Amino acid sequence: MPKKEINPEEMLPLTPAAFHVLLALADGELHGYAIMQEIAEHTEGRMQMGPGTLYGTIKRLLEAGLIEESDERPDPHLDDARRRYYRLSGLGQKVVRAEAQRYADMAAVARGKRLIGRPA
Amino acid sequence: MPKKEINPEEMLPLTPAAFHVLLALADGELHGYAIMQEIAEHTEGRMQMGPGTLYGTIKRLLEAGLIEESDERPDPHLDDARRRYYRLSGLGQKVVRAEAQRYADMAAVARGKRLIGRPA
DNA sequence: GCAACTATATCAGCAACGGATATAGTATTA
DNA sequence: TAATACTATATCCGTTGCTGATATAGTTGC
Repeated sequence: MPKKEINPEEMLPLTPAAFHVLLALADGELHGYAIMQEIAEHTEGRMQMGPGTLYGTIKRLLEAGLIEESDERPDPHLDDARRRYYRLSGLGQKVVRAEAQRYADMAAVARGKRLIGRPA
Repeated sequence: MPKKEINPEEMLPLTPAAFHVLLALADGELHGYAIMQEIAEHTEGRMQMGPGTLYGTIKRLLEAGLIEESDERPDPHLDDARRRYYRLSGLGQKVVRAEAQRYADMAAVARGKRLIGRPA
């Protein structure tokens, strides 16, 4: 049979925490702590994710097959050995795209109802 | 003192269920069952909210002061007496705007990461 | 009169968030 | 080199909230 036939749309909506983690991993693999920082950055400090939420969310995303742990290490002598790196799986890619589109669609509905203005 | 000083942004993020309900009420008051239908409509059937989620969410939104029950009835002899109508409170207006903006901001971040295309 | 739909309400089980706590390695700087 | 702040991961538990099932009953259409 050709690939697994999981429909990404059936996994939506994601929890905000899960979406932020996947979004943080969209440009490449990161370790847990860096994910926290990336989230604080792309939300301009408005979302501060604590370790409880972060590592719980990572665990659930691994179980759901949306992310994978990576074995590759960038320059071992430059890197902190405690770090564990994660990347999006193929399914994770599709799901984060679908969820991002859902966000855009909801924003469009809100625009139709004159709650917010045109995007920059 | 001048008004209550609750910062709407501190109430974010809303749960998807709560956001959908507030969004449904954005163009005017509706009763519970009509909220369900409006949600199914503005998500093109992708989100089907059952009664458990709906009435639980309404209860929490009332307690949080984001919506209010309305006493006004449109034409009593045309209306179903069982219906209970709800509308956004002043705070609810601000919160739904802020959350809609957060959705738009997240969509913009996703666009920056090339996950989705330009809005229609 | 019957069926399908409208309408609200509650309950129990489960998933997830969030804060606290723990542990310890790494980097900075005095 | 000692102290301090930061980096990094992990787990626990209380609270919240979603979800599906169940209940009840009025309304509409055939």
